[in-house]
Amino acid sequence: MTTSDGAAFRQVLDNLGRAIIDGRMAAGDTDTVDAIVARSGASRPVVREATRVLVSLGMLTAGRRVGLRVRPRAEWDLLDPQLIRWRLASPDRETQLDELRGLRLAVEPEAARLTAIRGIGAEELSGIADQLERSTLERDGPAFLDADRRFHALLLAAAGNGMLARLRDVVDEALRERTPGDPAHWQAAPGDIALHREVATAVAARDAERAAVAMRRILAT
Amino acid sequence: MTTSDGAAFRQVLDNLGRAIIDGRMAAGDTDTVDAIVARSGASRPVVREATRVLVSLGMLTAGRRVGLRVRPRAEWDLLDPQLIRWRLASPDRETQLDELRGLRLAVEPEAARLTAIRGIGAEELSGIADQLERSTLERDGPAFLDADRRFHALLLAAAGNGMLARLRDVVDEALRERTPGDPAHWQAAPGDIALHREVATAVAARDAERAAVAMRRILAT
DNA sequence: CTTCTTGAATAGTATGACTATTGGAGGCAC
DNA sequence: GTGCCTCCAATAGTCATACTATTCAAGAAG
Repeated sequence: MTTSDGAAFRQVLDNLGRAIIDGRMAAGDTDTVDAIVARSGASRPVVREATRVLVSLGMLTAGRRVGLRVRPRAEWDLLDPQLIRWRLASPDRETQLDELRGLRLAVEPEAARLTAIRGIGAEELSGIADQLERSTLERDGPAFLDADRRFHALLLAAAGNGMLARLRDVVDEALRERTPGDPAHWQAAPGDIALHREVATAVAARDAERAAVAMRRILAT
Repeated sequence: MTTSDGAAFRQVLDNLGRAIIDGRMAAGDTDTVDAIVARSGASRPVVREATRVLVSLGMLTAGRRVGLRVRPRAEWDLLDPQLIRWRLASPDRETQLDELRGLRLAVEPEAARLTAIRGIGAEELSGIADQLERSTLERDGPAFLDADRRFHALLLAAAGNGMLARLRDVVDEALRERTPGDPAHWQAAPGDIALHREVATAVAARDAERAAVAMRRILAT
């Protein structure tokens, strides 16, 4: 296992990242490499590497004589999966989930439109819709969620836009958060499945508008 | 000036990033820290810090005994502004611009919709539309482009979604690429300005659908 | 042919020293 | 008093070196 490799680095990075995200280090606060070394017990190279990453994520600036300064939230790279994970494990959790929903509502209908225009992946989408139906009949929660994830991931990938495809990993962070076993879920499932099928058939028919509308309805649920 | 601070680190990071982006180091290729140290002339800590950042950007994996391995493109953090800049300076440039257009087409109409629902920023949007008109009358290209950037940035910020707001910096990379002075531009400007006004008034009227449609038409140009 | 052992390659970690930059304090001129 | 200049000290940046831990792969053993 890789449990203990790069552990020092990861832990320092994680601690700093979390401290900034949840406001224990607020925007404008300063700190120094040496202070972090002393606090964390890690060596200087490790701390420096961690701060470099945080600088690259827009969370810190580093200046001689000034030390490390926390940047305002507006400048953080909120689309980085690592940051999303930190936010999901912070008091910001609900906000992060809301924002992910908003982002999906913006991006996925358009991805469905593009995929329909390209007419790509219709068969796979239809196959995944079958799996959605099967897992519903069998009341197999994990299988349902997994199929759902693959459906949306495939759609984003098939749009032929690398940046949209990248959002797959971003929204995946949200989808991974869902837990199976909600009884109310199975009642809503039939309509949900029908909408997924609608997307698949619209893509097969290259009907961009229909695909986008159906996808929007899926996400509006 | 900060011209020469962190120069060693930045240069190593830039060289490696560019080499990966433009395929001189292809997916699956391996390299070692020591080799990079030898090639670049920089010290080990500097090279290590750069590789840490590239790992965090999803472009590299680091393993003992294996060294550094370039990850496939699908796993790169294509939404990171730094990566976008690298792509814009690579043979991938046109693809990157296309993808940015696609992303805007997905995100900005939805941002307009959300902003309209919240009814926020209508006055500022209207003011920027005025500036668009004024700069058109005066044939002031840079002023026009700047106002246009501020219009779209404000709209993304006003949607109240941090992740959407973050996309402002992402699309800004594209908007910065435009050059003023295209004569054909001024002929299209009146319609463009009218659409911007339409967005502003729709936001003021809290008419989400109208705002989204107008924004979509702006981007479809 | 398969499985285990062993070794070498390589990233990870640590330490210490030196350099360069820069913000601020204190002094100096006006 | 005010504003400018000088100098100093704090701090990140850079470098060299050594040691540790991990892991792949070759070779040995069965």
